Amino acid sequence: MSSESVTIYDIASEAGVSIATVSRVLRGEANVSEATRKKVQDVIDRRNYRPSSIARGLTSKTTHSLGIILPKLLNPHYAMIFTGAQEEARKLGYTMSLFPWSSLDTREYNPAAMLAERRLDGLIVCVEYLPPDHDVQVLSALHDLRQYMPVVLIGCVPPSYDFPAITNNSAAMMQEVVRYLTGLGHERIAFIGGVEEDRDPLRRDVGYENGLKDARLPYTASYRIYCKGTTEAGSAALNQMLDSLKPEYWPTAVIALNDLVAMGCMAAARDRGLSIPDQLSVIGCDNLFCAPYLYPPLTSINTYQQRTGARAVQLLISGENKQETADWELVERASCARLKP
Amino acid sequence: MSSESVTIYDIASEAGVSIATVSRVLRGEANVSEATRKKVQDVIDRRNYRPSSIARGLTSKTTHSLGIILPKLLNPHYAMIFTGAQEEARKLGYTMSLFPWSSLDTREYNPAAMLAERRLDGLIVCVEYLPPDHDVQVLSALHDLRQYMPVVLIGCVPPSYDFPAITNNSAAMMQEVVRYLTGLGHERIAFIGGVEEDRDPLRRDVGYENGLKDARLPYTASYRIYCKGTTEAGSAALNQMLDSLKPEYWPTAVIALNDLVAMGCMAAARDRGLSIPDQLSVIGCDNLFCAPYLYPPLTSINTYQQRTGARAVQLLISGENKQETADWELVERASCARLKP
DNA sequence: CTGAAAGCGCTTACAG
DNA sequence: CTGAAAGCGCTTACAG
Repeated sequence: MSSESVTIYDIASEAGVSIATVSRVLRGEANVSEATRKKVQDVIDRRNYRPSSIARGLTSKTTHSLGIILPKLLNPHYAMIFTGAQEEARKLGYTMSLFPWSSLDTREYNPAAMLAERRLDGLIVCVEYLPPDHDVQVLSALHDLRQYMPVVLIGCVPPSYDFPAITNNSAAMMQEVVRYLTGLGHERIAFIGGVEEDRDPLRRDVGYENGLKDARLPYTASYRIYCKGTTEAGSAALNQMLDSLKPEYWPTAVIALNDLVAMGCMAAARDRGLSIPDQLSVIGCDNLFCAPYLYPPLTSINTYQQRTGARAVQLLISGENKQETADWELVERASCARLKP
Repeated sequence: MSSESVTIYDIASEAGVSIATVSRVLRGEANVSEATRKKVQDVIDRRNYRPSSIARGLTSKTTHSLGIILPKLLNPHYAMIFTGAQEEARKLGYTMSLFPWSSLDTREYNPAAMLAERRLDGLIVCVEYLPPDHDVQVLSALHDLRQYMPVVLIGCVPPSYDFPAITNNSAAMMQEVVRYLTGLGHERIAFIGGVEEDRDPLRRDVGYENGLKDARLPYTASYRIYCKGTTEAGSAALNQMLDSLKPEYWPTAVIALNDLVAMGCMAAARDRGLSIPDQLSVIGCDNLFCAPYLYPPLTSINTYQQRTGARAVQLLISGENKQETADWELVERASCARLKP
């Protein structure tokens, strides 16, 4: 157990040198004679001595540790981002700590204080759309944090945010998805999930409406339901939509905010005896590991999350203040089909 | 950006007091007059000052940060453990950092040095079965680490390990699963996944064989395939097994190491036109979020991962040196059915 | 109630 | 090549 740790003084006295010399062999500096280096290294090995990164950090003003804030790790989407970031950080000699979203939540406890105190070398924040009041508080917490460490954002970041970021151009993505479905002959296309709020130009709602316009289809409010990004919410939302419409007006295709919502929609449809994709096409987003194993395999959008995470780390380390757009690709599987006449 | 940070000296001089006094109001000590407290707090607020946890850690010998090592976060099983641990840590005033399994891998780079240097207040390690040579190295790395911080293990920990731990009694779990399947009339029961190695009494293989014995069924080597815990490995393993046997000897039920392997088996079965559960029952383990949404919904075992993660944090903080057993529960869904005569 | 001073375990010029 | 000393930003007795 962590008894009184051995310090650089112990090593120095045991080796009969000064602590400066121990420090030098520790950091592999050249200007140490081979004889003393060996003498010191032997003591280090024998005592299994590890210098305290705490003390080192005090002097060197750098901790070699990065942080990342995710809304929720239980959605594998975020686990992918984290994994990509962590692997890149490791390559560059940094460790990566994960903090819960509540670290930014000014509504409870003190906002980003704990984070600021940690003096990380940088922080990545995955942002989601939030209700406007909460959004304002988060933005302010981010600005405070920035006084202490560089911050890079990932996600649906409006260009107006003055942060380096990896942005999803959700509008373009969405427009393409609608084009894909209209190309399959669908005209009653629903969109389920997300937050109903003020509209920045990257938002999916904008892309959804533009996609409909491209195909000269009407925007039907009944086909747009907002809900949380969970399977349960997806099920409930689709049920609610179908209950509220005569069957001849039911959508023939539904776009889900993410794969979780899509899974919920598929389950709800199956429970009602609707066959997918024959009677209802479903498309998700995030291309979770389980998408190919659902029934039918779920068409989704690969957003290259691991690459995004890695890129965010690079931006953090390099200090470039730029906003990049993440790549994405529609992955066709069996859950979407041409509309039967 | 992290310009020259404001320090306790800045606050002290600006407020016209000593740094000791600033320190006192920072930590909310009682023996400060209301007047000076307010004076100091005003300066703190105005400068948005956050004391450095690095400097604080040097003095107080505690960092209030815990670590956890997971084999891979992309399996939601581990995301659940992490989430449970993180939430509990937060409640107790600690942060939780995630380190990759490679931190313990003596075969690359220096073993646990980076971890030891961090002077965490404690470390949780999720262990899996490993090839014996690797296992020995990991165990030695854990012992070295222990010199610097308390360690708690989660997973398949043999009682011979002298570590506090939350243990899975996999043997008992497995025996029960076999009982469940024989109760449904199955006699040709396959077990797919895991590492073929020396056998400690908690291992699933032991439970598998005991379960067969209980039902007076023969152990059939052809029904036991070892493979990694991934969907791809699960598919390949089942295909390999079926290819090697005449159809009349095919298993009627397969136990998968975890839900990922089970998903792979289900996909392989479907690709061969085998219907689940009519021609093949499948049971997984871990009860991943997607299990109810597969087709058919996957019978699995809930191992209460979040609770396990939280409990590990409690053991770490309390310093109790005990090994507890994690709860588990078989969750029946549609992927297992009574054998048709 | 408040301050001067020592100390936490390192690194980094500065001498020699 | 090596050591004495100052300093990193805090906390904690110890005086007063």
